[in-house]
Amino acid sequence: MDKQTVTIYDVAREADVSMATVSRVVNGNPNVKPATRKKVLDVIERLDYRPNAVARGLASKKTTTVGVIIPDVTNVYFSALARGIDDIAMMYKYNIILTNSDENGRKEVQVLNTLMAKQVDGIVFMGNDISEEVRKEFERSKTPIVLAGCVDDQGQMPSVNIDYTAAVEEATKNLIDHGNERVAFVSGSLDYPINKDYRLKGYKQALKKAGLRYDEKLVFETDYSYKAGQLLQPALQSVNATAAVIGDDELAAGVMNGVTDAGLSVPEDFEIITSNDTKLTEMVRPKMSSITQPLYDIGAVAMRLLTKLMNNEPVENKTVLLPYGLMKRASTH
Amino acid sequence: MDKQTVTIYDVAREADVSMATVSRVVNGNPNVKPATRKKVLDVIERLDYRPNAVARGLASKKTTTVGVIIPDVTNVYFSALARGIDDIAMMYKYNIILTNSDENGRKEVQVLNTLMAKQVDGIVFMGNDISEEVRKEFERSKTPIVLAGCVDDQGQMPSVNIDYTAAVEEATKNLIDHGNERVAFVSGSLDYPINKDYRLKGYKQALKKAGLRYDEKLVFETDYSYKAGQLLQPALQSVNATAAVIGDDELAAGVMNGVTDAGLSVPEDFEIITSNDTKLTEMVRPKMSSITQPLYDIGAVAMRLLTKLMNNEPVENKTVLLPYGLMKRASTH
DNA sequence: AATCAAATTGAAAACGTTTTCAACTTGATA
DNA sequence: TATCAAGTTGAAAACGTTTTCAATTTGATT
Repeated sequence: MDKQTVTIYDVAREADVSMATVSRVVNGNPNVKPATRKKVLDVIERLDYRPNAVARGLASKKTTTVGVIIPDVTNVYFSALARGIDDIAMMYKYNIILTNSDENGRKEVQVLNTLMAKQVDGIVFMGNDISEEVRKEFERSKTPIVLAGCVDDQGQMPSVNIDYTAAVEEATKNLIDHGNERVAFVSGSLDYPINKDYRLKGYKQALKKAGLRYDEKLVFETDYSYKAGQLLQPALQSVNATAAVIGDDELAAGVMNGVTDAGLSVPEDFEIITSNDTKLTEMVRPKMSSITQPLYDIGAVAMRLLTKLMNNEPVENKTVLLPYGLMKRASTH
Repeated sequence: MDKQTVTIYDVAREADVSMATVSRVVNGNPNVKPATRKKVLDVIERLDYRPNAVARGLASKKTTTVGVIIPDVTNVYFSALARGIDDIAMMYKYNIILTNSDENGRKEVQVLNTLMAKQVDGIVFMGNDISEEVRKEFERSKTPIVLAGCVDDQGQMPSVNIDYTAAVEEATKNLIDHGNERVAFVSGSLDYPINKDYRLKGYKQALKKAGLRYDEKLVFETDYSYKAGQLLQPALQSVNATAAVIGDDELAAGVMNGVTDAGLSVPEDFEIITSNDTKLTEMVRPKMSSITQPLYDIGAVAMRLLTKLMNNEPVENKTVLLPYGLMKRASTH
């Protein structure tokens, strides 16, 4: 073999033991005499034997690999989640395959199938939505799957999130408490359940509790991009919005820069609370107040949940809600 | 098998052909009669046969997987590179395994070995430095390896970069042409050849050509972080620096916010040119001028170079320098 | 020394696919 | 019809490791 020329057969022959014994040594099986073990380890070192993980995966039916599906690796929200996943995976001796889905339903199915073909032991799925095709694949999968930062409105999948409804309700309430009566809700696609059924719900609840009428003109649907945010200032002004709860940090940076570039002041003329508390909230000026999501922890807990599922360990709670907070910075009073 | 219960044996039996024929059909081998092919495809669809990529990898000695080593997935410089790699990999029917190295030499070796064990067909390595241990692993590897956004000062490895020396020279010249005589060089670790041997060299050349004396007090070594940049303002002021070429966008955002938070104006009191032209340069205020690196293209070209090496295609040029530019924004005159 | 139980080891099958080369089939030509 | 070349197919080995269960060894006890 041109990639890996020393096989278990070579080691066995040199050490004058069987392949089974070499395998036991390599895998830490206790049923090996210390002297035999030492002899084998010496040969392994001398020949620089490197076990072939592909062969091991086929024989043992475990690849110790976890597939992670990420919509966009350049988005810091998702990449911070991925860091949490990666670190816990490593702790439990798994490697991750990080695959871009581009938030494209077709590609999501494709990526899922690729990961399944590669016999990953489990999958962590990040995304904004679960399409019917993706859900079908989930249902037929024997490989455990956990959602991270992704809601399942049908409540079927194990998942780790924060309580987006309560978080947005609190952020909206904060702005209302500051005296804002025209609070905008700036969102990604309202086709996504996370936006329509969870975050918008929190927004509406805060309005209701404050005795404010819900005005759909204050709801803005975007593609989550900085550019889209930047272009929103005229529309926000035309509905007399004096504050906004915004669903993504880059989008919020766009809104904020659109507002300040237009000569208005944040927070004096317009208050902003964003949602992900990525490092961007500290880099822009003024610094942005944000719902605090423990991104790393969401990833970490999702991965831990997945290790439990993979090992058939008891799991008390398949839907985990982690704590959130509200970090006040300079974009609010 | 509990993960994948339909095997090639099941298909062969149902279709009344041999396993070899099923394999030929699955892999598009032309030596199959159309009628036989149709019969097999019908059975494949009926049984929903999913080939096991692990078994295929073992038998064919090709996994169609490429390992990508990334220092920090939350760093947009690297994640944009990764996008380019991923898209070209997909185009050539490869999947990538994206692995974090944390820019830690020991972990880099570990990650390399893991990827080799998983029999990846090739590796793209991103990092700031090639340690001796990593270089040893490169040398013993039979798997092709390409550097992306990483320089090899020994010139042994195939690599895709820009001409960092010329880029920094031009950026420094630009600041000098604006009348700055005290131009600072704000860098990552000077242990890294990319900083010490390439970028600093360009800085020195620009000074020399302008007849300015090199003053090492104008050279600042950091850990590349936003925080480190923010804290630099007093030191920059104490050496009377009026401008800076900065090696990373987050670092530059830190420097710039440190300067403006201290009450100075950019670019009036202090000019800044950063290096990576990530989207952050557009989000901060003032927008930052930057060396433009085609990050996506560096990744894409590196991946293309790797596909050539993996397929033993002729490669004219193992050291590829892509074009750079200078994007003037509001942090310079 | 004989017996027994526990520990250790090895042979061979298994994992699911690909590849090789001989055997077979088909179609064209004389 | 016989021959030949090209196309198609199948049996079995290969890939490198793990697992299973029988065989062997070892140590303790009587």
